[in-house]
Amino acid sequence: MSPRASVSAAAETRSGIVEAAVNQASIEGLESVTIGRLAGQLNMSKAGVIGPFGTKEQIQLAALEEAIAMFTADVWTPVENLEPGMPRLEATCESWLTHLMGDTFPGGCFLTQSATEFDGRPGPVRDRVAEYSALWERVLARDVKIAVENGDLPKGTDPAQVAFEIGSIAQGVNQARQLRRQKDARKRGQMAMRRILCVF
Amino acid sequence: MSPRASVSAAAETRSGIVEAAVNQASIEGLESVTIGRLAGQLNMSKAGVIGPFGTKEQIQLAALEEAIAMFTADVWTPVENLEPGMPRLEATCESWLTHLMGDTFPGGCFLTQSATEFDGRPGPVRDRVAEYSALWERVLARDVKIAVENGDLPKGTDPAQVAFEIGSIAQGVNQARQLRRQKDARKRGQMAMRRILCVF
DNA sequence: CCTACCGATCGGTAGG
DNA sequence: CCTACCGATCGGTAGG
Repeated sequence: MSPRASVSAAAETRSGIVEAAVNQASIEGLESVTIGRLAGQLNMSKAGVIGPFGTKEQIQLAALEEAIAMFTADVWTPVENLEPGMPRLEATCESWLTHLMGDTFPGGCFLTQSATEFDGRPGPVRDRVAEYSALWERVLARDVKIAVENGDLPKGTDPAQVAFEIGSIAQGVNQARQLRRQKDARKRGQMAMRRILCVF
Repeated sequence: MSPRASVSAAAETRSGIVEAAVNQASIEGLESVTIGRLAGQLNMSKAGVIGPFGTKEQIQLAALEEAIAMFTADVWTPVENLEPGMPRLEATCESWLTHLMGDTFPGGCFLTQSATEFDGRPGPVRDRVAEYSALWERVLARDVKIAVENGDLPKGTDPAQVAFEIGSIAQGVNQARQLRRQKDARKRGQMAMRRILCVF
């Protein structure tokens, strides 16, 4: 094999491990990902699984980054070129609800899961989850601010407050769907988000 | 020792184990509770820890029941004799926020933690979490219904929708406090709940 | 409630 | 990427 082929083969191996880790973590949590089970699932040795990463924590971090990329692709990418402000904000809520009701992650919202799992476990995984949570809230707040400036939301509206409320509703939708298996989870979320955005 | 004394001693042993399990689970999750760590923490043998319960799952269920009792004592008991409808509903929101900002559970809301941890793990723990989540939402919805009947909330308001929104905000407050360490978590939640309850 | 023990699995390493 | 292995820990049991 040429060096080029072996580099790309290594990248494929790595991404296969990450994909399997994302799926395991989505259902049982990032802490429940084990090297042995990944190896069994991928028909590899444990040494082959841990090799490209070094430690289990690095596998967790790689899975988290992949999950963030998948969330971004589902929720943000489809709307990023829409008109900033209320139009893009409403579209973001819709794509977020679609993401939450879809099957990107078999076990439900990866970030919500990781947030509760790691909020009491100091370390780089926790830090990264908190960072992305803050980043995503800023993305929402930015469009809220523009919507206020355009007069689409009442003067004096606090963008961070609205972003907080929308994010909370997303967590509620996730719980309604994943824990309670409520068929009206999307509608509940949609009504709540519309009320927050004064769309009636 | 008389039989009576030994019965009460057994009950004390059991409740000590449950208390330690609640604390471990609050920080790291119910799945991360291990018999060996409980034994070490309580200066007991593993056999002594598992004995009163039989299996780890029974310890998890006992810890969950205790956590539910603690939640109820914090949030519901102080308000249950208030006037049904809007007065009790507002007081419930306040006691809930106080609970979320307090130190009853060192790792944050036990129910939210257990919900994300077990929503993808079939079994009695998951079932009990879902049951209590549904029960608590009905408790909220009951006062919403009365508030609507009394004219304290707009005609046509869907009690289940309002209960869903309040519960979602509670999840948001928990994440803001536990993951993001936001100092304004309580105020964010309070503003959101007041808006949901049309209190302005 | 204890000691002593079971097989299984954990994260990870040595050496190739 | 593999085999073979390390010490630690897992849930749980036998026997007292």
